[in-house]
Amino acid sequence: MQITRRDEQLVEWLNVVRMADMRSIRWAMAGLNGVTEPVSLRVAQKWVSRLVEVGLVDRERLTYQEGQIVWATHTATGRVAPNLYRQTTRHELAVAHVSARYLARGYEWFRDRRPQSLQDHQVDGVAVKGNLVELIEVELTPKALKRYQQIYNHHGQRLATEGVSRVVYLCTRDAAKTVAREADKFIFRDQRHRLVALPMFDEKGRWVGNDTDLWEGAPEPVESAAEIPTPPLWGSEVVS
DNA sequence: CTACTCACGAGCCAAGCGGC
DNA sequence: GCCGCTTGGCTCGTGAGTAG
Repeated sequence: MQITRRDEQLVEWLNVVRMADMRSIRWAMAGLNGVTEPVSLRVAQKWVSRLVEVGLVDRERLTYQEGQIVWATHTATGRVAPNLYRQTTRHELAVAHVSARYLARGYEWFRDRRPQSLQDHQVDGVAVKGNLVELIEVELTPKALKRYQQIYNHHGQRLATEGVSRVVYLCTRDAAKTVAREADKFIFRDQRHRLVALPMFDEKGRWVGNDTDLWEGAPEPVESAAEIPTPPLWGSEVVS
């Protein structure tokens, strides 16, 4: 069996997001195929079992209802397998799903840089397309209210000084309300429209939102390689 | 040009599990 | 037991690449 460029890219992507469910795999494969609609579930399953055979990815079925979780193996990445039983797993799977949908829209996906200081805030992901840079946060449960001011101050700085186009919060319905309300308080008025909070997930972390809400508000990218920010601004792990 | 192989995607079906 | 959901086995068709 031969490993194609797309196989490698998908394994790299899995390394960045750490783990993904089958829905996310379908979207990520679409992105690497250069199309905007997800590949069929069957195709994604075939791909996973092919790479399981050669030892590049592994998978586990947590419950029969939710399908299998896939990750890149130690052989592929040199990193130990993720622990699927942590409380953050649901959040990480949701981030992977958002990442996959951004890939399908032609974005590149990066991990954010590590926090430099206590005031620093690491977002869940950075999506880049041309000169567009979006900071992505996935919020399935609202944070403690007092944390928003500090985090938003940091977003404001990055909007003003780092060429960030938008800060996008993808939330549950409840979390979206909180995120938006706190943003009204703490984000400068001239920046406020560049932070969007969209109710895209249900309580179980499943994507139930309408895509057009996410993409319609997005500004059009200017394709100019010279303007694309490069690591180490975002971090060293890159997937295109 | 033809025949062959291979990867890939689609559709169908059976089987397993949890929830009701 | 039935329903809804998932996985995986099977077959078929298509397109790219290659050997003769």
